[in-house]
Amino acid sequence: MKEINKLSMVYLLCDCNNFFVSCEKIFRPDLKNRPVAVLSNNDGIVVSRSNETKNLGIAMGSPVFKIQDKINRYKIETFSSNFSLYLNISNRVMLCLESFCQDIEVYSVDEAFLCYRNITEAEAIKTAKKIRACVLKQIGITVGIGVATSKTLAKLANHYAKINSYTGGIFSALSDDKRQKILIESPLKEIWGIGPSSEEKLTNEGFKTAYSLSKADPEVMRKKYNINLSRTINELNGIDCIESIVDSDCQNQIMWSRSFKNRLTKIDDIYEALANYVSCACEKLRSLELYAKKMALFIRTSYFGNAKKYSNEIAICLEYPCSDTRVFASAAKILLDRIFVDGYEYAKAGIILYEFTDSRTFQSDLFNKAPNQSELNKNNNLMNAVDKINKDNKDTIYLGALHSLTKVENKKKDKINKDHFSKRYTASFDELPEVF
DNA sequence: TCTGGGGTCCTAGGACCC
DNA sequence: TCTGGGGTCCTAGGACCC
Repeated sequence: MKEINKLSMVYLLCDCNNFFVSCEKIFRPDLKNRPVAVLSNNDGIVVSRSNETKNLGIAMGSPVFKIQDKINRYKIETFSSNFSLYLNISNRVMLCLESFCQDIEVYSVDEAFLCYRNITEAEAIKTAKKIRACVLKQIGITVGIGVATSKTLAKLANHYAKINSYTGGIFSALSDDKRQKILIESPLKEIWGIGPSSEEKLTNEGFKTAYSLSKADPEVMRKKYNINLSRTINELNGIDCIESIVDSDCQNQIMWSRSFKNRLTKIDDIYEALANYVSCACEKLRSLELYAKKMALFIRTSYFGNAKKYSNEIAICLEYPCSDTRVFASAAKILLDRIFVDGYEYAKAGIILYEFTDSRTFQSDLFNKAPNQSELNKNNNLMNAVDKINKDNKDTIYLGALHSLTKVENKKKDKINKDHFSKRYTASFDELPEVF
């Protein structure tokens, strides 16, 4: 007899609550029940909030200078973002999730889809409860879990669980009545894949909720909008049509960019910053054992304020792909010279490496544009040695563009602001938490 | 004074070819 | 002077995500 009530595919979307803030709270039990916020690079805006901070009306993305008085008045504890800590905690959470399910798609630093085949709703919910308890006990992080037959519905169910405390952090949209319930209660903007632009267009067409959108004809909407919207409509109806979101082996680009703490006006200062970004991006490129053939570079003034605005981007294609910091740094110099215009106050710059090939299988070409194999090996060995030395002792070796500095770290502090930096509790032995 | 950073995917349109 | 149409490839820009 065919087993009844077994579902061919069920997704459990596990999402860590207030992730960055939760990471900081693990090592600071004194912050329990207190308002906490994690700030972006440069301590510019709020990127993660504890529930207490949310209740004070601090919005995601609030510029810090606009809420400074609230921070003081309510004694909101603020942290500069500490990515090495968050990545480390993230890895621990993912390891814990993997102990429950082999078929897992890590979607971002704080969420993952667990894919189960041929299970019942009761089994799915029982598993979700175990997972939630386990992550909390082992790592000290609270996860919300949405359960559904499509990823888009699992995201909605997860959001529903988060904002309705009666759910205990878990909501299943597997049954028709529950699915209908979350569709009716979810506004368009909560749907995964519907951003501000689509929301506006769809609202103008008379769609109000996820439910009304789910009743639209996917084919008609595909012609009118695009293929993604027709997929979303199918997904809202529980039809699984987003195959895999994880493309782990083939990242297509590496970007490195930062806003400057202070506006920069001189080309030399901007080049110095860019050389630094090139150095970081190339180090990442080498760690992935990739070569890049193209690099784009951009500079821009601030979007805000009354100062004159300027923004430009330019790309270069190398004669042969490589991962040599010196090659990309020279290219950056040429590109910056082309687009830099005197007289502006620059707020941000960045570089993007793309068109990758596998450095392990790269062959020197027939037309001798690329260095021969022994030269390539020599360059690779040099760069790998630099990486190894820097790994043990950061910034021991750096680019000629930074030679004018006595200490790179000191100079960096001039440009990037991190006034509220927490310790790297899990990533550095010098900063392990102490137990009294 | 101070407004993040790092990604992916889709589409329209230009360039080029026959 | 007349100025096709279809295919492919590339790129810029828009939209979205966390």
